[in-house]
Amino acid sequence: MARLWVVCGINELKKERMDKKEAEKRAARLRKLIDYNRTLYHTFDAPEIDDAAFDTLKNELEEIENKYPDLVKKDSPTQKIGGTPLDVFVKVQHSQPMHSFFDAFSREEIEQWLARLEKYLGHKLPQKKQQPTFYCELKIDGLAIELVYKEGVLAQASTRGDGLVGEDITQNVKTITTVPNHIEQLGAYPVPKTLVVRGEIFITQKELDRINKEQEKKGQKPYANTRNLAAGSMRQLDPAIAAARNLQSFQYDIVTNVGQKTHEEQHRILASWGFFINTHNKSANSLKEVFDFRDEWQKKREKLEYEIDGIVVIVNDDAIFKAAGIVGKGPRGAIAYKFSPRQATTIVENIVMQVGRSGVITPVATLRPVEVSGVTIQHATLHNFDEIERLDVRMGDTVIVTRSGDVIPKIIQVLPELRSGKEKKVVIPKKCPVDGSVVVKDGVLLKCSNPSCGAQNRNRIIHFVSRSAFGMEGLGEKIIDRLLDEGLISDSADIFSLALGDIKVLDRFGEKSAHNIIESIEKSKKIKIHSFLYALGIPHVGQETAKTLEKLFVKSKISLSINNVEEFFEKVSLEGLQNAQDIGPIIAQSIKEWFGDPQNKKILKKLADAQIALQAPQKNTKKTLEGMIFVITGTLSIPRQRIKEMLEERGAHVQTSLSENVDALIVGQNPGSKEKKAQQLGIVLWDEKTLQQKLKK
DNA sequence: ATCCCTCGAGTTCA
DNA sequence: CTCGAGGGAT
Repeated sequence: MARLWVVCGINELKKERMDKKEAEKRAARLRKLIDYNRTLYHTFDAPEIDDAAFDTLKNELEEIENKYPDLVKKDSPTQKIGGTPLDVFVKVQHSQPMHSFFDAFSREEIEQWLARLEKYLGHKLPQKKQQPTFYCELKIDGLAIELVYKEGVLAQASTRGDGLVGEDITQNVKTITTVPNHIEQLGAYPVPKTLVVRGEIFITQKELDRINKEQEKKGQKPYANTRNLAAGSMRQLDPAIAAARNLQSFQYDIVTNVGQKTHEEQHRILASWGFFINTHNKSANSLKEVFDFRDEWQKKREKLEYEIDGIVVIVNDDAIFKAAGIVGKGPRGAIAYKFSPRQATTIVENIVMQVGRSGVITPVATLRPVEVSGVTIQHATLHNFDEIERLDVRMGDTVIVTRSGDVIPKIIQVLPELRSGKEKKVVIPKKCPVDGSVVVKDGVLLKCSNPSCGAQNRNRIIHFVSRSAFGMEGLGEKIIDRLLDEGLISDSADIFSLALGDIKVLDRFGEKSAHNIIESIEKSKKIKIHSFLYALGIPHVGQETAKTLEKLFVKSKISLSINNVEEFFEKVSLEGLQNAQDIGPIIAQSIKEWFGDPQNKKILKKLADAQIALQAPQKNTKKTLEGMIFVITGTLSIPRQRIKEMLEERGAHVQTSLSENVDALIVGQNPGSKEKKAQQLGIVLWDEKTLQQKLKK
């Protein structure tokens, strides 16, 4: 994507490879930060940074330690499981250590894991027809527990603790309806006298929201996530509190030997005794099936009521799993394959300045590429200089990034603990980084004061040809840049005087593609009045206000031509404009100023000469949805813009944000956060079918 | 003067 | 999608 990246007089940070000394220092800082957060996480259930971001820090430390094995310290957080138990609860010694899993973040790491495992075993994993090779489970983000049953009665429940010694939480676990207090033989498998099983306690997102609302009312701190809530609930001294929270549990492991042959069978046995097991779990015959399972759930994770952060892949054959043994904190025969995290840490390599069509100077962070929610992030806007100050983000900083609404990259936090001292603060520009003009402050925004600034002009042209304006297909940013470079155009109206030969002059343009562009320009000359007004790029006039202006002009009954439109808006009084809906003094002033500007008059003159054919709005459709207000979310089979038009033709209004006034939310595939909000507000949901029916009437 | 709602503008990646 | 700010209601 061609963009105007302008470095604002700051040297780009050198991306030299970290030498060992630096790696050592970095590792030390990472360990300190990781240890600090780990204590908060495991012992107090109150992390300062998100679990997913925490994972990426841990991962970075592991990478350094792998590269320089002699830097590995015995007490490194990469070598430890969990935290230290608190003193409040009775300690419980586990009959066998409760391990955690090693993490993998890519297919490659899974392949390496399998290769390591097979090398250790000295043979390939058997591919038996009747018995799958792997078992895949959803990795629920909760609290691992161990349950001990004596004569079929729940006798003790404990947390993992440090893996060897946990805490007795029997009273609290007994309140969980999905943990059976009694079990009995329902199928082929007899219940042993003493039975030890393991599983996970968790809580749904919905329940978290509900409890956090209560916490807020009581003036208490909300829980950061479902895992902390689940863990916090188990640490309550009064079991009534745990009982009032709708906790859930799945079991996934039988520690006692009851003759189980495979992990898959363990789940069948658990179910036969009346335990709750996760029915989404699935066996896999090959790594390909493992990858498919993971990819499927990476997409579907939002649909689950509970939080999962990956899958666990286990060697299905119990004998082989046992033979593979334990190394460090986890078994060799299993691995956690984490999803692409919703949050990750990365490094701000640079902060560059962009100048938009209205002259606004926007600082944008260039990031070391990192995967977040399935895509690689390289840039994140910082919006304005107040935001930089608020975050205190500097070039070279390690930051936590996410994608707001799972789409737009966003820096949410700086980790100052990881600073080396070489970070550089951003210098607030005194001059426009593109043309050196004076910079003026407008609210929180900085603006380049020169309307003919190259960046402003370029972005105005891009706006002019964009879909909701003139909608010239095939004319993208790159081509606009080339046309400007070659001096073939200098403003938006010049596009209409381009000839076939002009475009063929450009590099890599043949007869055919040049012809297509000319045709697309020609086609765009038929344009609705509001699209035309929007294309002009009048400050404060977006698609909505452009429609208001269209109505205003149509009402005047003046015959339709660019000259008349120009004259109308030049002569109309400020009061006349302000009488219209949603136009106040500031917007009115802005419109008058635009039409009075000699530079803009020149453009209008050129456009008039170019035989632009303005189209009056048609009003033959019946206003079946008169006065209704809609919001659209998700992907529909037709473009949103079209749906919006269809609804508006019928007298409805379509807006982007939800409020109580909205009559219905139109929901497509993969809806965003709006669906939830609409349900909270009690707004009617329409799927595409419903919409079609309503449109037919 | 103050709140709420809506619009404009800027932004990312596949 | 989010932020900031304009417009309008109160």
